[in-house]
Amino acid sequence: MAGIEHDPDRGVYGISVAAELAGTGVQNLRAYEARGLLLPDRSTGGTRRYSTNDVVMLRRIGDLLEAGLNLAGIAMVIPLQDENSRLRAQE
DNA sequence: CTTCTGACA
DNA sequence: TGTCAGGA
Repeated sequence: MAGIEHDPDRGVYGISVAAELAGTGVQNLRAYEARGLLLPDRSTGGTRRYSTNDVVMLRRIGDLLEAGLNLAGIAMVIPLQDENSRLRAQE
């Protein structure tokens, strides 16, 4: 398996390549950030740096969008899923 | 690359 | 409402 499965962060991408990996446009990635779905790191010049973890997040966002959720719903579901998996992995 | 604005399904 | 396109 090569790619993004897990492993916290391995690569950092610009918004264009991140959009390609997410299967959408760069404008949508900024819209997701504006809605608080993710918070990519910013380089010194102010450009977004998307970690592999962020790319995984983008894939999950696309999945939830296909499921019929809107961005507001996704903004609530993402933290809950994250917390749930964290609590489950805790024991 | 960034932001904002407008239009469309 | 989310996506896309153009302009500054």
